[in-house]
Amino acid sequence: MTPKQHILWEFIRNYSQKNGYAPSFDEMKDFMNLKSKSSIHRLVKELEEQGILCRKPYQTRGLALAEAKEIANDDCTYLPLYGKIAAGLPIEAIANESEKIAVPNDMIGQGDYYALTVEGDSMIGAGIMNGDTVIIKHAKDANNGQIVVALIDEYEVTLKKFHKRGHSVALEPANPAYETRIFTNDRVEVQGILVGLMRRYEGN
Amino acid sequence: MTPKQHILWEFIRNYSQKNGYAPSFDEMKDFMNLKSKSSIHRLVKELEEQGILCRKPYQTRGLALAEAKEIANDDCTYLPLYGKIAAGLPIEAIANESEKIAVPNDMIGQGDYYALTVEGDSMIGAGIMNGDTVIIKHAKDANNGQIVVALIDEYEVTLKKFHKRGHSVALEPANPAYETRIFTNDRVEVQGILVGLMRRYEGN
DNA sequence: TGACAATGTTCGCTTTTTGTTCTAAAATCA
DNA sequence: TGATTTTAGAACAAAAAGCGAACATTGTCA
Repeated sequence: MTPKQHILWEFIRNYSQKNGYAPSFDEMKDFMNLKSKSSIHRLVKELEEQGILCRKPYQTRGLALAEAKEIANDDCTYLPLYGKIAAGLPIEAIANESEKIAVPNDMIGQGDYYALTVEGDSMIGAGIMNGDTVIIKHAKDANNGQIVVALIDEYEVTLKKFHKRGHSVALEPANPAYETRIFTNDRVEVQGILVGLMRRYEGN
Repeated sequence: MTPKQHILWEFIRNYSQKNGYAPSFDEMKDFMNLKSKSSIHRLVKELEEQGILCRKPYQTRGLALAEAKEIANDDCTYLPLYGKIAAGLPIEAIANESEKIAVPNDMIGQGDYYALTVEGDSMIGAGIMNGDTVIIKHAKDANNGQIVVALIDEYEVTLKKFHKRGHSVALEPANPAYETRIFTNDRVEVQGILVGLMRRYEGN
């Protein structure tokens, strides 16, 4: 670390400690008695390359000291909780990425996963209840008998048991009160396969 | 966190501390000297995305600080997996501590927890299937309606819905094929309360 | 039930602030 | 002096913030 880098690093540390957020480039420029922030940019880049700072591009005050680098707990992963299934809209449409849920790693493997909250009782016979959180693996196809997230007519999303029969697809609920629905291939798009389920009982 | 976000965050913190409830959007707007609350909405959303705030949609003053969240570095906890329930022996007897299972922290709270593998279909009506992993909180008593791990006559362990009626205890399965069994108080010992459930679907 | 008030949500648009990138000028040093 | 490093300045890109209006949701009260 060069002297200038050190001075800037100390300033960032103190400023962040004091204010709860990092200084802007202009503030750093003023502190260093410069008239242009291009040098700040270079200094920050150098500190970042040394692993002393972390930052996010184009994010204002997106600087962070790297000393508090959290050791990622490898035991579980945060998956995006996209919303409620059976809400009537494609998964992607309701995704907001804001909500995350911790899932033990031994519940998932390789691939792309997400989580949904189950709404309704159409799969109650398979032990999937209203309010349960299901872990879904992104997939475009499924094997017969697997429970899938299916998009019907590019509009309705549902969680059902999947059966492909020639040119048609059967989506079978696990509740006698609901009927199996059969569609032609082109009307049904598999959006994922059920790989796990989590449930919380309230009242501790 | 940007300066504005920080100011708003401090305001929410102080206001909540003082009043016991969060400020409304209009109050936040006035505090920030704004003429529209849409900016507040965006600020709140940004704070929420950073995990600094929690909120419930469309709930008035449904804001809550999430500062306790930052401390909880561990995303999940390892609980002992004691074995299969309905194995016919008290939990403690089959405990070997050798097997552990990762459980997301938001599934458990304060207290002493363990996990069991469900065997049998006596609770299938409650969405608890053969092979499921249930998360149990150690407890010696339970409220009516809760699902408990119960030790009967110091010999048989079972997972059933709990009902206390005077000097007797009813253990009610969730499967019409099984009968509710009623015991005197002294024959039944509650060993824990069901707080969570996890299930894996094979074949990825 | 329906009108109302209070509150929360969303959208398009503008302005301000901040970050990025470049070239040329200035400073530094061998 | 000539080569290298640092700085200035400007142009540009992107994010943050602001405004106003319409709309949605909830609870209350008649």
